[in-house]
Amino acid sequence: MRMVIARCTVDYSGRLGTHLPSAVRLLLIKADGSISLHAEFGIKPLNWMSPPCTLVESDGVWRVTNKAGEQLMITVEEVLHDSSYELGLDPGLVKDGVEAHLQELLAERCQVLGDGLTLVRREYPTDIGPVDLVCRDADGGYVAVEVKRRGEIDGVEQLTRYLERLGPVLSPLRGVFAAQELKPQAKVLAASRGITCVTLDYDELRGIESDTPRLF
Amino acid sequence: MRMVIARCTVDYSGRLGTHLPSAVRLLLIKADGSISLHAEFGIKPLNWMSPPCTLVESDGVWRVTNKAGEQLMITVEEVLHDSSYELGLDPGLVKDGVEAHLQELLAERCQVLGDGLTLVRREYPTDIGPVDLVCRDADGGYVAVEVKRRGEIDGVEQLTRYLERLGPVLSPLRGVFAAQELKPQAKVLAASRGITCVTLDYDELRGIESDTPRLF
DNA sequence: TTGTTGATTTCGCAA
DNA sequence: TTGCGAAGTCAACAA
Repeated sequence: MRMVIARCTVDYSGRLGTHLPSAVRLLLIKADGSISLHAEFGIKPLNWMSPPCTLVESDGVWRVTNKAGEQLMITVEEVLHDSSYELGLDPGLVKDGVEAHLQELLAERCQVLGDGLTLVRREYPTDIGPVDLVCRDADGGYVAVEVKRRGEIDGVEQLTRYLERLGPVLSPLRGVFAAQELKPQAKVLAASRGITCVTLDYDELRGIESDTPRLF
Repeated sequence: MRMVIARCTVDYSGRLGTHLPSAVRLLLIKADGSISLHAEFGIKPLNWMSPPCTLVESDGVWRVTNKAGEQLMITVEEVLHDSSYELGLDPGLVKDGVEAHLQELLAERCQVLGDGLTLVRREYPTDIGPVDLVCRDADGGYVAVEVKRRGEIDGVEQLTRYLERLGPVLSPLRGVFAAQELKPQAKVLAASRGITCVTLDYDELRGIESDTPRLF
């Protein structure tokens, strides 16, 4: 990890073109060859080059290129700081509460998606990709379920494609779109296609019953 | 801009929960209060907190919180480097070649989308969002145009929805899907729905005629 | 290698 | 403030 504070101008040419006028910025060069330029504001870097890429430094001009032909040219005018550290391999981030989790919990409690639902299987395969959950309802009908953290229009389209594919195979079949948040447009599109929307409560799914024991 | 190299553990609790075991990392604290933790690999930070947020340092434990109640807790075990620099305000990134540009250029030159096309309007409003361009062809028919940098399957779905909405209003109506790059799957889906695909050449759109004057 | 999907997506614009 | 769509989206995983 090399950290350089320098006054510089930057030009990027690749998927689009960008230019950065002269200013003082942080240049971060990592062990994998990646480089990012940071200003005093914002989480995202102003410019960057993802690995794998190669950096060639020559006479105050840094040229970073990758295989796709994208190029970052940094003209360094003045260096205020330059230091390097060996950080070693990071053990990595442990996550809890993403979509895979929701699907897991729903598989165990599909009744929150509708009374009398029972699980047929998770990741039900089709030739255009797996359906998150397939269940059966009390009347023996099939239910294809798409699970999302944020329910947007794309998710409804995705479920619609699955329903078209599975309709001839599993009959009768209906769709349920389940998400922690549901965008209004997604609700409208789902309704117009006869798809039921369900809003999920993550804490409730994990089992709020243990937090609020009912004695009566 | 404060740069700290330190051995630390990190816990985030907010939209999800995460944990980082002890390791040496770069902690980047910017003037806007934002903080990000970087490992030796990858462009994206391992953990971060976007501004606005507040940092409270007490006895080797850094607590960063925001208004939404998200919290980042950093337990600093050993500091290897700690320095600060004033970078000042950055003049900012100048971009060239994004979708808005394409749409602008196409509005002026819709004939590249088909002979005899004339513009009706940009951002033609519908109740499910604006259509990039609406044109009329030489026969008086309407043409709905979706413009993308990268033409993928989602864009075809989007245009299809617009066509369904506008069909009853503008008649006769057909669709054109225009992009700098067209994925094969997008072409297939478009063809199956009677949508014409057009590959755009950005340089040509900007006006190659000035570079190659024709005397004959 | 290519494609698909999720993401603490982030970011900007408009209503 | 909220909602919606674009992004040099990034990154992980499957085919």
